[in-house]
Formats: sequence, C-alpha cells, structure tokens
Amino acid sequence: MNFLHQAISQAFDTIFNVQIPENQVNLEQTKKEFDGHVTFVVFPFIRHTKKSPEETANILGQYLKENCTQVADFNVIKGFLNIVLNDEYWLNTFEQQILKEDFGFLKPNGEKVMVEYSSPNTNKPLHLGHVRNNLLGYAVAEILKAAGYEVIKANLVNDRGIHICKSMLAWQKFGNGEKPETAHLKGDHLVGKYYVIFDQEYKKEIEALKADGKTEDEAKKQAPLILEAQEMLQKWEAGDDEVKTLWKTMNSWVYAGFDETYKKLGVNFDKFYYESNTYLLGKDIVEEGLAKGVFFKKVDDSVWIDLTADGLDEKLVRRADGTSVYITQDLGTAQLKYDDFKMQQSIYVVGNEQDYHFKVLFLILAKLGKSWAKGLYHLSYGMVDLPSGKMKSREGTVVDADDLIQEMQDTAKEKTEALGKVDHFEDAEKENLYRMIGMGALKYFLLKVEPKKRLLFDPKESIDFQGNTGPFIQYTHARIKSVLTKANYQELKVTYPSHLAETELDLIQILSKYPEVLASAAKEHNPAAIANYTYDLAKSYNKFYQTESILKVEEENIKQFRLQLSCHTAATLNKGMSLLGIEMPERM
RNA sequence: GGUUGCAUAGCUCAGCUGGAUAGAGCAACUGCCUUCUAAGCAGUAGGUCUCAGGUUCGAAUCCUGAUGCGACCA
Repeated sequence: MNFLHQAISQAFDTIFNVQIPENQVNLEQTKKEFDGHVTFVVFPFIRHTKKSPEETANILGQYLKENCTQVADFNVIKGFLNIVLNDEYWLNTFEQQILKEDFGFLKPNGEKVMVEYSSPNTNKPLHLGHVRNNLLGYAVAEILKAAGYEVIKANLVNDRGIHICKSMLAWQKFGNGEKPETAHLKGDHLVGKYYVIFDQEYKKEIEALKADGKTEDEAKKQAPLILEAQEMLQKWEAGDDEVKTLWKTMNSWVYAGFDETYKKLGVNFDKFYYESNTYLLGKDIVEEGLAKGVFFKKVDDSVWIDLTADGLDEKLVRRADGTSVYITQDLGTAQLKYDDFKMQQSIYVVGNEQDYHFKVLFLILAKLGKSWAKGLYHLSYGMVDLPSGKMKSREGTVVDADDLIQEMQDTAKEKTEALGKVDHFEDAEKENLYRMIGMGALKYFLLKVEPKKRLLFDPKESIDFQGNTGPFIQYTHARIKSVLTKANYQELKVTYPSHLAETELDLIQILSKYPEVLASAAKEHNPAAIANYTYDLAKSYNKFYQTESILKVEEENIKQFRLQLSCHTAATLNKGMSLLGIEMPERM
C-alpha cells in the first residue's frame, strides 16, 4: 500500500505544488457500502488545494488512475476519494506476501522482553481471575515472539508469608496428617482447604473474644491462632527446621497441583523466581537511594521517598525497625531480573488493583537513575467479577480453575455429541477434540475482551460455542481442512484467474492485514486485537465458502487458486489462534 | 477526601492515529442442508454512543465538568 502514500504525496506536489509528507497521507479501508478498497479523505488538505473537496478528490483520483498501474478506478463522494485497486494488485499481494513461509512473523528486532505473569500464592488453588492472568500473559508473550522479540516468560511465586503460615498452622492443628494421596485431592486444593479452615477457626476465636468484651480490632489482633501464625512466620524467617520442612512439603503439594493446572491451560515459563529467595532483596537499594538523596530518613529512622511532586504521596520504603515493606522487595527483584537478563522491556501482568503500586515502583526506579526503568510496563487488566460481585476465596464464591476447565470440556462434549458428527472418531481423538474445543471456547471468551476492561462471568450461563467464539473459528479451520483433504491438496504453482470474485478479494484483503494487526497487538499488548481479527477472517472465509464452490468449479486453475486461498486462510487462522494458545482441530 | 480506570443495541463486545448512514455475536423472528462439515450463510427487528458544555469543515473517538460503577492511596 506504500505506493499509494507515495503517489498521493507526489500528486499534491505536481498538481498543487504543495509538499505533503507521505506519513501525513492517511489511508483507510473503504467502508463496505461504498465501491473501492482504499479511501483517502481530502478534507484536511483543501486549504492547500484551494478547491472544493469534490474537485480535489476528483483531480487526485484522476492522477492516480493515470499514474498507478494498480489503480483500476476511483469514485468520489463528498470529500472521500475511494480508490479501486485492480485484481492483479491483490493477486500480487497474495503471491508475494501471504504465500511466503514467514508470513505472519515479523523480523527479529534484537530486543529482549520479559513477561512476568501468573505469579500465584501457594496457599490456595487457582481461580478464574488467575486464569485470565495466565492466558493474558501467555498470549502477550507469544504475540511479542511473533512480532520479533526474544521473550522470557517469568513466574514470581509468592511462596512465603503469613498466608502460607495460616495454611500450615491449620494443617498442623486440624489435618491429622492428611496428604493429597490420602485425601484424594490435588495438592493445591488440599492446602487451600486448610487456608479456609484457618479462617473459619480464626473467626470463631474472634467471636469468642468479642463476647468477652473486646473490640473487633483487639479480637483480630489477640486471637491465639493469628498470634501462632505470626510466631510461625518468625520461626520460618529464623530458619527453624521443623517449620521449614513443613513449608517445603506443603509447597511441593501446591506445585504439583499448579503444574497440572498450567498444563491444562497450556501455559509455560522459562524462569521461576521465588519470593522466599527474593524477599530480602532491596535493602541495598534503600541504601543506594539514601546515598543518592532520592530517599530520606524521618526522625524515627524510617526511610521514605517523596513523590508529591509527581502527584503521588510520600511512600515508605523501610520501616523504623529496619524491616522491609512490600515495595522494597519489588525494587530488589526488578534489579535482580535486569541483572539476570539485561532485557530492554519488562512487562508485569498484574490486575488493576495494583495500578498505584506499579506507578510508584517504576517511578522510584526511574528516580534512582536506573536506565532500564523506562522499559518497565504494567499490563493492568480488569478483575473478573461474578453477577454477585467480587470473587472471594474465603467466602467460597470463587470459580475454581480446575472445575471450570472440566466444565468447559464436559460442555464441549455434550454439544459435539449432539451434532453427531464425530461418532466414528476414535475415543482418543474425541477426548482430545473435546479438550481443544472446551479450552478454545474458554480462552477466546477471556481474551477477546480488551485487558483493561473488567469481565463479567456468569457461571449459570455457559460460554457460547456459536458466533464470535473460539469454536466458530476452530470450526472454520476444520472445514477448510476437510476440503483440502477431499481434494488431496498439494501446493503447486497456480495460474491465477484474470478476475477475482468479490469474496475472494475480500479474503485476500483481510489476510493481507494480518502483519499490521500483529504489530499493533504487540505494541498495545492486546491479545483481543488478534482474537477479533481472527474472527473477521473466519467470517470472511465462511462467506466465500458459502458463495463460491471450490471442488466443483470447471476451470482447474480457479480450483487450484481457491484451494490455495483456503489453505493459507487456514494457516493464518492457525497462526493467530496459536498466539492465544488456542489449538485448531483438523476435523470436528 | 485524593488519584485512577470504565460507561456504545435487552445481554456480551468491536469501532485503528477524529471522517461517510455507529458494527459483530447472543437472545427474538424469517429463509437456506438430494450440492465442498448448518458449531455455517442470508435477512428482519433492535441506538439520543450515560449527561451537559467546548475544540473542529467533521466527535462514540480529543478537552472540561457532572452522574453512575469499580479499583487504589491515606
């Protein structure tokens, strides 16, 4: 499309004697209800041409038609110049770009980027909110890879702290030595069970204390269980053998459970960080900040940074007693990550409840003069809410990840069986298909919405399998594969037809947009752009499929062309969906 | 109280750096399987783009304010 920018810029120069740089020539796709493929809006330029919009557009259109072999025709409606490109141009685009092996992958740009995502707590199993995080992180990482970056997927596991101690303590007191094998529970669910038990018992103690006349606050602080949990945390920090052993055991249960869930979700990591190793980091940075005069001490010896000039508050970075706060360890971990990989960009996939935290974190690093601070980015996403409101694990109103995955697969099975198309499949293929479709529906559902928007999930309404959904796109793919199989398709040199059908041209035009959609999805960290594109492509193919016959056309070259077009549509659908972690079945 | 995000059809969402009569899907209604997979295609109906100002030849899009929902900071 570059030639058009150039030609229009040239036209302004030769006809009107005004210099319009190519990058100021904005072209957009012509709306469906008008003739043409590309539209140039002339309104902004009529002050240069000193002619009416219509006249300007007509003059430019005439110039393009005479000087560009690719321009077949044009029409003008008010200030809109609609340009019709000839079939040869589109076939050339198809052959020179879309057919190429590396179509859909941008050239390596030599930049390294870390995507940190998932980052779970080891005291409870994953829920729907984590699923969104995992799918987003994975997809963004894959998109960046395809866009030419070298990507490191990182997972910072929150494996220590008071919340783990709560689970540990409850297990010690009420567990009777229960293990995942004896309880027939996934390890993460077993540990989560004791986290809930802790909370229940703790609440009982609070009520008892309140009955004795304590205030709510006093009761919360004085309940024996919480005191014991705090004591356990101190022992852990002191390296107490017994506590550490229990901690290791219970964490290993959780990891086994997480591994299973990660596997089902199809996500993976290149690098794990554990807070048990990083929670003491950042002390050096506090000293560094004091030395550089970025931080200051208050009379009680606590260390702060003043961010009021940036519209934020004063922020504590070290307590008066010398202990770290949450952000201190994040400062240290950021430095550690950079030292490990020297990446140009570092993306944190974390919910929008931590917007303020990351704003402060990045700002502090910038003020400390870290050259890499400008590459830090918080990919903030909206919460997943239920119709009843927020999910709360302690109140049991969470949508459990494992349950949800199972339900999706069950639903996929039900719907597939009802259609009766796979009765002759081997059992293994059927099971695999149900898995693909169920996960495809779930992943697409969560990823088609822009990350920053919050998401409403109604467990009572099952996720759709029709329309703008994962299965629709999977179905389109399977449909194409079926045609190709029937034709025993082998790619060979095609003599292209002299005339393109409307649906063929539309399809080529949409296919040709894939690289720029990918580039923009990478730039915006937005998997939804890929999802929506893939849907448009599938829809466009289905229209073509419905309108034109492929296997039954008389002319062999048209048949070959349509097969080739189908084949590369399937390939592009596959590329796009694979960035979202969605697998495409050969048949369904 | 302060900061920040969101608000588009009954529901779920698109709408690129401002452009033509605001688009999809679901749900409702109507057609299309003796023809390449009907998880599909075509059509009907459904809108004061939360509200009020402003900038502009032109605003769902940009600015200001209000309202509603959410999050965060004390």
